[in-house]
Amino acid sequence: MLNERSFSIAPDCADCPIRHRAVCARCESDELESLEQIKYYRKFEAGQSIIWAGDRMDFVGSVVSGIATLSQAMEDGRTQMVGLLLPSDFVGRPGRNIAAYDVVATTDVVMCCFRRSPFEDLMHRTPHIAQRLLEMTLDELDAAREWMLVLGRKTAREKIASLLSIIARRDATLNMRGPGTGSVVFNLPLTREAMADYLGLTLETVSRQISALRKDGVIELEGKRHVTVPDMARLMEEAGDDADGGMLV
Amino acid sequence: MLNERSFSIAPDCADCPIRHRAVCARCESDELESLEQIKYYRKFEAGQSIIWAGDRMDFVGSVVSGIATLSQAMEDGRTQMVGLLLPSDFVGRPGRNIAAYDVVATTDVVMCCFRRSPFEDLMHRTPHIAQRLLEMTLDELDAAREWMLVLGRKTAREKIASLLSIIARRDATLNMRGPGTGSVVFNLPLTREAMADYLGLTLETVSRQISALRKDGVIELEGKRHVTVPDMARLMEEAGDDADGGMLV
DNA sequence: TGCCTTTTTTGATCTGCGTCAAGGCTTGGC
DNA sequence: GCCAAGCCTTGACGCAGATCAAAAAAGGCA
Repeated sequence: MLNERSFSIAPDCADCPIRHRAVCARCESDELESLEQIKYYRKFEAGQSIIWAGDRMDFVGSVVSGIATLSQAMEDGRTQMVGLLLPSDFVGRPGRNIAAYDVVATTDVVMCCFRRSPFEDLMHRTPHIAQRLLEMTLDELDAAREWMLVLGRKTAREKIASLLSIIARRDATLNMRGPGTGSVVFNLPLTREAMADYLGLTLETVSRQISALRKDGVIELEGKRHVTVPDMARLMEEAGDDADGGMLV
Repeated sequence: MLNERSFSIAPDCADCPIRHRAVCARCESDELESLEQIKYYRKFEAGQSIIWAGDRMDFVGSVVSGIATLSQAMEDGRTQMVGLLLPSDFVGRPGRNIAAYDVVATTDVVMCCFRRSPFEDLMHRTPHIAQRLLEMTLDELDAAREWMLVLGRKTAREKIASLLSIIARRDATLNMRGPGTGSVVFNLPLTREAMADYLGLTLETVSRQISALRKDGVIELEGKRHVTVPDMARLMEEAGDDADGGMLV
């Protein structure tokens, strides 16, 4: 889910695969070893479904590379995205063997998986894995609640600005640039339709508001997906966030 | 937060205060004893603020009686409620000492509190407390995500029906009646304005839609707050949920 | 009981966003 | 190079829900 705090790679941790830090930031080497023994990789192509809501879910894992979405659909086809899964984000939940949401790969995705039951055993033997998962889940909860404000109370323009500003910051963190308040460049990982599903809008409205933000100089576009934000502070203002970006302290 | 699974009182547990089950459903007696030693009570009157976003938060705890709301405000006054705290719900988070949301008592509220740092120590010594908190947090996350669908994709009428159906079911669980699908009676714990803040609507729209549901025989009102649902299945259909109520399996 | 405040309902009007429709741009296959 | 299939943009129009306004209920408390 979109949240800066849930994600951190220590710059000196090139040898420590992202999957391990995602599962447990404080793992000692023997615990990493235990994780190592039960892990396996799965690859998915862009557009492929990783899991359907209601399916039996016999693994948990984390995204190693690529982007996936977590979404919920109503019977009549209305869809709401409830989470965006970026590298290091955790998928699945210990103690629940039925998937609650559809997970779809937006780009090619590599996941590092653990079979659920050995993972749960390990979690029970290794207290701070549960503690680490608790931290991550609390971060997800904060992100979900922040998004409730976006969905419930913001205008279409503010919604777009909120999404862009979160992606920009998340992208900056992924690439280990400081978020800063100056100019930021990134690629939009989502189609207009996916953005609409995330924001509770239609794709036409998304398109119109992006055009409007471009016309007003808040963002610059090169092609459809390559975005330049000349002034992050301006974008965050458009999003209706306070100066610190609405992120929790 | 509105979620059935996060809440359970064993019928034979009259001597086991709700606060302990809320913190740890599987506590052994000596662990309960440890919790007992660091707990204290706080009372709040209806309308009183329990904590403001940004405040230092030096306790965690659970609601023993009464109802409180968790909400987020924008600078211009727009407000989005992100959670409804009913008895047994947990407030605060280990590892974070700044409150992220406003917590306000809607009715008179009694909370069972634990100072944060002793609680965290206990959590580190007692692995399954962290595991229990993880379960509860995952339930909250599911509830938040379910609410994202309501906020992003449902019509005003469906939103009202969703809220009523969740409150009805939650109320049935609290009073240890089976949720059933027949007739249900309960008191609305929220003002129209609070409902509006929860649903991302205005209070006028809330009022109008409640009137419409009454006119259509989906609900019956006695006074402003006493609600009878003659047919829960009908209400859930109005909410746009599938027959099982949209709750996760 | 009667006054005052708060909450709720209802009406009239406005507007942001959805819906429907058409056309442009990009990419890949042949 | 041409065609087809996805994406994306833009326009015209309608409607659900917001906004503005006012009155009716429901409490509280002397």
